[in-house]
Amino acid sequence: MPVPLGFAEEPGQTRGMSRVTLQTIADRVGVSRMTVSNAFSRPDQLSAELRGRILTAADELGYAGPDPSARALARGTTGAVGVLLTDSLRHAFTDEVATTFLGAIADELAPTGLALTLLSASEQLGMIPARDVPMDGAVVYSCNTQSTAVDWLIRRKLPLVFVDQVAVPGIASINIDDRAGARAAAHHLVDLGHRRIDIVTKIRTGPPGILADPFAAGGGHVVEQRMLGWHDALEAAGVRPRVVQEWPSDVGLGDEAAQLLLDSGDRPTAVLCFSDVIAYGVVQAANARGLRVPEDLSVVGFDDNPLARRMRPALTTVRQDVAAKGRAAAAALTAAIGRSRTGAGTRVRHLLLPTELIIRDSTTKPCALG
Amino acid sequence: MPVPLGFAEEPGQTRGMSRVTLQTIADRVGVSRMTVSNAFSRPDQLSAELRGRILTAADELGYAGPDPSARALARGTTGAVGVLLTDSLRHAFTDEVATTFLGAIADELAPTGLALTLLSASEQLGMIPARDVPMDGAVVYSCNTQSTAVDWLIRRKLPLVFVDQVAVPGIASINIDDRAGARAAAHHLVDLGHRRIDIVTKIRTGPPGILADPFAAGGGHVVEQRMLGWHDALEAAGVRPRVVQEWPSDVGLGDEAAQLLLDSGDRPTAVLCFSDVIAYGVVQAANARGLRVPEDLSVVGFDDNPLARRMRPALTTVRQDVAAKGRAAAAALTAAIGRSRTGAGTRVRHLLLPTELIIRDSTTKPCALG
DNA sequence: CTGGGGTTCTGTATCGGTATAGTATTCCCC
DNA sequence: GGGGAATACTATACCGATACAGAACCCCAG
Repeated sequence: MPVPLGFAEEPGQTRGMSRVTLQTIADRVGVSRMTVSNAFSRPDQLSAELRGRILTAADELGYAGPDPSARALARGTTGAVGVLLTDSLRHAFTDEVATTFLGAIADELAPTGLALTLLSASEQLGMIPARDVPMDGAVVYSCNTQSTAVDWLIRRKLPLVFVDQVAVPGIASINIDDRAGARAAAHHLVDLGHRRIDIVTKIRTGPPGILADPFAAGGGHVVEQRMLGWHDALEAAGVRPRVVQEWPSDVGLGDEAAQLLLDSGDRPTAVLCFSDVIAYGVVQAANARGLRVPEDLSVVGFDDNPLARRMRPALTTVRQDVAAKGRAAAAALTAAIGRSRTGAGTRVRHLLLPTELIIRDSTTKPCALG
Repeated sequence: MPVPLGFAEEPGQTRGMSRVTLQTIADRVGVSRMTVSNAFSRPDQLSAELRGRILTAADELGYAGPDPSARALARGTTGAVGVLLTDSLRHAFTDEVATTFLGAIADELAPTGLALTLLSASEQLGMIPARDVPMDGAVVYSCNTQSTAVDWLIRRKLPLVFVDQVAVPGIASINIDDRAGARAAAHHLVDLGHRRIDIVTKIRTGPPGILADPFAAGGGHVVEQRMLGWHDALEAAGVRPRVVQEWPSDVGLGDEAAQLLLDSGDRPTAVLCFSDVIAYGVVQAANARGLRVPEDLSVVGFDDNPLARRMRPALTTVRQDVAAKGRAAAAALTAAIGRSRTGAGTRVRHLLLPTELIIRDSTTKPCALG
């Protein structure tokens, strides 16, 4: 039944300017407050006739149903789950990998009726969403572990799922095989004959530029794993890559990074990139310098972002099933929530999804061997 | 200060298996519960020394800060705002217009520290997010007005902003000039000399196919306004379009719609589309039939989706500034929330953002006149 | 010595529900 | 006709905080 708009009455003016609550209705109908509560939340607990009268009275009074906050306090559930994102929420909507992931979560969550709350890990005005927003559980997505936001979630003892995060006992986690994927990518270049191979990774600390210690922690679990994977294959081939760090940006590669990478004397014949977005930037920068990809420079991405297929040349990359990751995360979260409600139950799982090298048109033999 | 992970203690086992609350800390430190509350929420209300002791004790007890649900009930604010979306939340992440809009909202909301809750208008398991999820206000985005979800929001007397919705007194609204935009699009085709022009609109009711009464309500405000705009220009030119309704889908045009539109005897020379996504489908369907765009068929979209620029031929379309719409919506929402907190204040605003015809390569003179 | 004005902390009354145990009443069946 | 179980509703006790009006204390001017 469509609810009447009710602009006739001034807001909150119904009798003595106090709000309509269960008690208001109870008084009106002449029953206890509890019975009114049941009329809304447990229809089987009272006669249909009385329930009808109560609902009618509630309607007349402009009651909008049990107050969600009060109900949340009394019941201990809110009907919403969070997704904690590293920095700006904007990223959640602009990055195609993120949208795929979140879309899959949304899909998987749809039948549960849970709402999805996007939480920024950054603090504003003394408000820390991870600490202050009511929710029944959360997915931690690609957050620097150093973020205190994650710690707040843990302290709250919320059911959690870590995604792209180092696995922690007691907390479900979903990861992809970053290391194997990176290894395959590097191996591919080595197999093609490349020996001058550089790496462009996501920025971790300090300005864009060459990284003194590629293995220093701080870039997050994914950065570290991919770094390990690349080195696995490169070291075996005796290749010592330079590692340049750069912001992923959809306009291209930063000047500093591009110069360091492409304008130096010993320009690489191939570049391994942390993401397809970064790879896109590298290709742009190369083209801007008159270098052809892949003839003059082979480029490998990571993720198999839709962008990788759209690019010209189509990007060789490491595919991860982001949608599957999202679905798994949502499933793990609902499982964790169920677990926390019913006491113990199934054990928490740590999932590792496979990765796969997709060879397209951005890689070929190095020039000298052509 | 980074919070210690605290896996050492079993969850909830700290003393008698009861949860740590303000009272627990108060007892431990030997102060009143209120003072502990102040230590967290109003630091200026107690001495720094005592506050330090309280915070330390809280830390030792593994307290995660005031319970958000309880605080929400007592304070009347939750720290999250909702966005009500028509059907599947998935749409929020797959449609580029939606992601642009939501990204802009997220950006504008960032400095306020509010979290963003995505709400599906559909009901699942007796849970209606619009009615049951705690929030401080909401943006209603492209929802069928017939949706009861909107009515729940209204009943809750939440601060609201309607986007792409018929304006209602007392509720802020953000719209674009759909009618003028559609009129310009149709005018463009008429100017080029087209007289056989059809329309493909979003589905409203019933199966895909030709719409008996294009002006019947039910497709939502935007559909109606654009329909009016197209007819403004077409009628003036004596053109009687057929109106085909179709699902926006990124794989192409549905078979039925495509057949009706392109395989009939009196095939149109131009098509006006409700969205760029639908226009994309029309172009695909035309190409599949060996028709060239724009030589054999001119196609006009709506929105200036990024897709429009990517398409070949680049799509002639009506541009709307989706990001501006998002920013305006967020600003209007925070204003509305402020208004509801401080009693009355500034008046609610009804914004109408301009639209602009962008002529690209998908439209030209009709063949016969070539 | 008195009293106004700050701090600092406390007591009490909500905030608006839900859970659980309990009381009538009715129904049913042997 | 009496015991046992439904059915329909109520009483009480939380859920975990915050608001607001004091109360105790200290400092300093008059």
